[in-house]
Amino acid sequence: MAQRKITIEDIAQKANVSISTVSRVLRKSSGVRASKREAVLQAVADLDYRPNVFAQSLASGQSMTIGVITQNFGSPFYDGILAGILQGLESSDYSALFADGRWDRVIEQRAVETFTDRRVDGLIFVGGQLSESFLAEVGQRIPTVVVARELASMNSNCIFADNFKAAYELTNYLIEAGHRNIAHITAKMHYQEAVTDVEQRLRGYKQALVDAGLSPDPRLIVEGNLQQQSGALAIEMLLMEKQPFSAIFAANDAMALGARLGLYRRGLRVPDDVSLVGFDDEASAAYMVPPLTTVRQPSVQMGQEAAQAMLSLINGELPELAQFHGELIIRESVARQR
Amino acid sequence: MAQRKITIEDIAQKANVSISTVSRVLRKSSGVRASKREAVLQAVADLDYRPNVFAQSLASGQSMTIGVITQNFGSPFYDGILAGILQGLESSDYSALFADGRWDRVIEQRAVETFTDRRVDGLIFVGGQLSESFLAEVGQRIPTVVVARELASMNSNCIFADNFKAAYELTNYLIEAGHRNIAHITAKMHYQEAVTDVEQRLRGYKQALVDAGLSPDPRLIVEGNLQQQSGALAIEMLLMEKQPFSAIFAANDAMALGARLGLYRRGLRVPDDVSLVGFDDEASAAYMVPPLTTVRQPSVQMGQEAAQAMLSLINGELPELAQFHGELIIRESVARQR
DNA sequence: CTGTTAGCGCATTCAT
DNA sequence: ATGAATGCGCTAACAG
Repeated sequence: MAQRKITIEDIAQKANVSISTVSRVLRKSSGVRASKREAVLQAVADLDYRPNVFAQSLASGQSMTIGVITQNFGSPFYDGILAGILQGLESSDYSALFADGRWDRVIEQRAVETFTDRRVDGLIFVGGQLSESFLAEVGQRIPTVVVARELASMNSNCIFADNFKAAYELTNYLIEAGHRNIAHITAKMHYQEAVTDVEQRLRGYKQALVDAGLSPDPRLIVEGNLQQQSGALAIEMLLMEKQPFSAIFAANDAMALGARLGLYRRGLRVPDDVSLVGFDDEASAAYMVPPLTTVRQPSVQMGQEAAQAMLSLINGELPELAQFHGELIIRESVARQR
Repeated sequence: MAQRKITIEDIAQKANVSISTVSRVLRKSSGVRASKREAVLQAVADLDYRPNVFAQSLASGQSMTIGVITQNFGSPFYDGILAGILQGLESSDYSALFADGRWDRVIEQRAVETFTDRRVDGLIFVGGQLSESFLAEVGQRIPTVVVARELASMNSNCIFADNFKAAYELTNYLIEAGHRNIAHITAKMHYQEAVTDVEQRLRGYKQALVDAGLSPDPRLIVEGNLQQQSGALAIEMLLMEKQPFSAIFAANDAMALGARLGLYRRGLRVPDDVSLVGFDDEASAAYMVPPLTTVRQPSVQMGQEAAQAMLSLINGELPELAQFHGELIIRESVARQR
């Protein structure tokens, strides 16, 4: 399909060496006399040679690619992770292949198969819905790293921020602003076999209340599904409880956005009547009216760490993982109470 | 890396046929006796055989993949297109490879190279920043279709909605609501060699005004960069002009979102003081306060059409492209004037 | 219809 | 250090 295909043989000829020598300098393997090396490099440049990845992979058994399965490009959080992964891989000889799970378990599963068929040398999951047991099984036969998700059984290859702590601090911020009745919009995830980030957020919220001498009120904890719409619904549910609250902590920004609309529909002003905080620092959070107080995770670094971990794994080493924590982003959606 | 690799030879043996017969039934090419075919299929199932894509591609010269270069997963518009592409490809033997251009020309360019190295059989650009001339050049040596972008020189492989018409209707909607002074936030694109969608939007806006006996006022047309932040800036610029306006048409939802915040900062209410409309129907548009009137493009269908066109192109045919148009989504961000 | 054979382009022993 | 030879797994003529 492309222009007349030039192969390793063409440059071998042009450089007056054998194809194995060419292969050697290209693969940077064993030593080659400088003069020959340069001749080869020159020929490569002159002929604009592009190695055939299929032949390479077929012969070597390695694809030199790592598959990245993500759920939602477009959000700064995930974008940051991807950027980090790309950066982290840049110095290596591996390149990334992407697939979008679209928050759909089936699609995600298929992506794994596609990547398996493509013989990727490693798999990085960014978030995702796949069960922990499945991931563990995959990790058995191929180097696997999971980012932005906390899995009990795979702690050595999980990169995530301390959601508990961030949620704790966020809740504390509300408490210190004078709020006593703080509602929480959580979510039940599919992959609930293990402790999820959302669940950690819930725990942090509860612990902060307890530590402040307040007791979590089940009537102030409602469940959404992480989608925006469920945030609006959550407001209705909360209002129905008739349990007063002056602040709401939504487990993610999307639900906070929905909650914002729900409050608007009910004529409740933010933050005058109700304070609102989210989690993730999505792009739209800063442009909400009023801008949303939330938590930002160091996504780029997390992505780099993931790439690093993957490289270690492929190298047969046990990755040494850093600790990450979220940063409180204070904006105008919170008012002092009383 | 995977479990003991089973090859075409293994199943040939197990099915008591030659490897070429196996290849034949797998490739669905020439006829094979039913009994043998079934034996092969059985063996394939029993051994859970996965063809080695590298060997396939190396031998056939085709990768059976088409590369999709996109800019922003996460927005419903692009998500819809991707979903459509995937659907459209499903019935074929081609599978998609994705790369995220991240609205960065350099990254996008690199993605093209990566795909070229991967010997993709086709290239689909979803939006993008690459110049028309470059795309034309690429299209010369590999089947290329461009979605969500209007290119003068590649009309036969461009899939896009009629932005002019939609903008015209949207502006008309404002006019019919009694607005006379309608501001517009447009944007200058990098690839401005040709008529862009954003420019079409601007034209539709102007034409609607003219047709209504109003004359477009340059002071009411400001320029952003499609990012949210520039929407807020645009408000400042408009206010500085001291030219009164009762409605704003932002060329995309992101800028509308920014404008919303800018208005809020200036104490201007939406829609009481100023009506606001956007374009694209992003997820957050429906959750703005108040929800944003905007235009939705039939993205899924456009994606399917793109896949269809690609298949035709690969087949050496000239694709027959359908016409698409945007749908006005009326929400609460517009009030009657006077 | 079906089996045999020759590459696809490159990595990799194995000699030298 | 370097060339020759072998094979990765599969497709595509080529013969029967």
